[in-house]
Amino acid sequence: MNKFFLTTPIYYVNARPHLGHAYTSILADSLTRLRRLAGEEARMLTGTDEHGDKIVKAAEKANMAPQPFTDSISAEFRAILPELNVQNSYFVRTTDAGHVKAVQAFLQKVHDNGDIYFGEYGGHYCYGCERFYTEKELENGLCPQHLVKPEYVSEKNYFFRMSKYQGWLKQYILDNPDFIRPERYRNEALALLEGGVLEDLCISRPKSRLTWGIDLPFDNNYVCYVWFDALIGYISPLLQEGALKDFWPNAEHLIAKDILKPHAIFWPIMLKAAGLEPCRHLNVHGYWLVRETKMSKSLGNVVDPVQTSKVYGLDAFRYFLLREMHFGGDASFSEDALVARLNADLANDLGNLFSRVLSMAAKYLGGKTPQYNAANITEEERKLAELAENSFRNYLTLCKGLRFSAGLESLWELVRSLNKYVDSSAPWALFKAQDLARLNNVLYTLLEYLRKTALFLWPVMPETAEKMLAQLGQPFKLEDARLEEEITSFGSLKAGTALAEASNLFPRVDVKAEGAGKNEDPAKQVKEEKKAAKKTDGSGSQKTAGQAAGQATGQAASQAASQAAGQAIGPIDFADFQKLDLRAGTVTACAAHPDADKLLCLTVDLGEAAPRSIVSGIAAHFTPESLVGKQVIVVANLPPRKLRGVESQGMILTAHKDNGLELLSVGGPVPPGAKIS
RNA sequence: CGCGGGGUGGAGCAGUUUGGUAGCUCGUCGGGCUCAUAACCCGAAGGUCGUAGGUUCAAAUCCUGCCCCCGCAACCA
Repeated sequence: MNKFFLTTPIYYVNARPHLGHAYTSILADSLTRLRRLAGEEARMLTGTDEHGDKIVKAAEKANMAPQPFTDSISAEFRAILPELNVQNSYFVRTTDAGHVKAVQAFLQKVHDNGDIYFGEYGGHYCYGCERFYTEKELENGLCPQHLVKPEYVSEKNYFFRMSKYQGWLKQYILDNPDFIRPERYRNEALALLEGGVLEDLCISRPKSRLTWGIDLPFDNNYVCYVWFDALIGYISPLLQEGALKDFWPNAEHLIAKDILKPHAIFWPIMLKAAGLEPCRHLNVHGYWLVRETKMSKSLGNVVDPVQTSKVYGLDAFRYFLLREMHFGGDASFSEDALVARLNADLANDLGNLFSRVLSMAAKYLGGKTPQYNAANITEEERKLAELAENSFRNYLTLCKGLRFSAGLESLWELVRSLNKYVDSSAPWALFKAQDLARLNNVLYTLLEYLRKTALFLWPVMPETAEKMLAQLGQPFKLEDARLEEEITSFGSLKAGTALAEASNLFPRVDVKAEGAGKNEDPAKQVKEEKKAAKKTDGSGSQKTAGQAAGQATGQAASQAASQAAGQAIGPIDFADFQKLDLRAGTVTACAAHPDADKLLCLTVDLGEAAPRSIVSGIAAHFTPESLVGKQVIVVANLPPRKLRGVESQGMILTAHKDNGLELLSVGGPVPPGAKIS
């Protein structure tokens, strides 16, 4: 049995899971399922990356020690997998004892091979940031964050001889044109290698600076650099069970474009230095851009994958993600786009096709699979067979290469053709004319292609596929699937098998539903969503609850168009409102931020001892001069925060319109600092 | 010159590697069907492929310049 191994990135636990994580995991799941359906032994690995100073900082911020902190976030990542119907074979944590051992063995081996050396590194170290800056990053010799002169610190560290393998890697990428795909990322990787001499990688951190990491096996005064540790997570579970040589040659990674360098450069060289081959493919996908402007001042535009999948259905969500993003490129996410796909592709094309076929079978055939007579095949059916064969074959090839969007498009050519075929062969007319021989053949043809379509669709929409197959009287059994044969075969349905009488796989989401009559659905959905938010929100974080509410808003708003966008955020207590200290203030000065083109620095008189310095992201909409003298509404009790180096002691309120912003102000002159309530 | 992506009928995209009749989905308009989830099927309108030049028998596609959008880079308080 052919073996296949696929990894998602090992997600860094300094942030909660979001749409991007969900997408990568679902994509990985679909590819793994596809391989399994094709009869391969396919395993999928995901997990969490938990070391490094960023984690220590994130934990401090959450008032927790690193271990319980990473435990909790890692658990969140693990918990969304079943919610998304992602079947992983491994969930590796870089804090697992087995992983730690594997990393140390790996380090020792590379060390023994002479590719790790002890050297001195000097640089500009900022104690505030706890990091080194390169000359280039400094601004006028100062730390851009703290505006202090960093100290020149030299530190002894261990280095990995990456430079030694630069030529080898370049040649490897040239010799294996599909190692990194799609091509644009291969080019980018080559550009990284051609940009000059690759620097040796500093792979240690002295414990004086960082203890949250894996001890170097040859010097316990140091811990391992987090990337070096994390990448080994892809193989440490295989190493532990001695399965590496079975699975590694056919292994593939799946990553987003932001982590190309470690995967395309560090990792292959690390493997080479340890005497291992690179994996078969490094697959790189783009980003999800979330609708509305990224710089929307107040709306959280983080899409919560689990909430969205609950509102629209998990399979529709999975389908949308895979159909909408062209492999390698960026794609944009919006509920409108999701609804459009759901209605057009799933409800109208596939769902309705399935429904009309089952309904005709019930009416004309008593709900039983008819007898098929191959001798009576028509020219149209011959062409349909040809089209189906191409469609399935392309689908398989494209999806195996991660091009699910193109693959699904190809499969939908068949779905659309089946709808055409229903029309052109008009079974209702055949029934009227009592041409039962033709009628049987037509409906059998439709049922058989629907069965195949369901089967091929299983990797992307497992629940739907299983439901369809059950309704066709063909319960899904993974081990019985013969995907390669299904491309060309025809006729496996047995006459007389009972069929479901009706089906409604994907109810249409009616955006134009008027508020008056039938609006029970939206209300129900919103309610359900809130319930769901409560359930998954283990930590009780306000942020998550807020996001869920925001999304319910979008849903309700699109359902009942009369409602204004921001209106429907759930009710809050009056006491919560009273927590806001809103004041009217007068802008006494305003200038562009010295180092940011989207920010303005305002000086606002609130009638206090000293005027406030407020930074606001409105430079795209207002000139500094136009604001001086204006009275504005200020949220006065937000904690101060630095924005690009300048402290902001409040927030200016604005109203959002389609093409810009309007400043909130007062109806007539008021003394600075006037209380707003 | 920080890195990267992009400009193709009203919207969203494919096509650019390997030059040769401009394609898909949605939307609009007209028609058909009545099995179906107001769905499905057929037809039509609508594009000087950002711009200026170059190469060529031939350019969305190759080359050069320019313009404009967008994402990221510790720029939403």
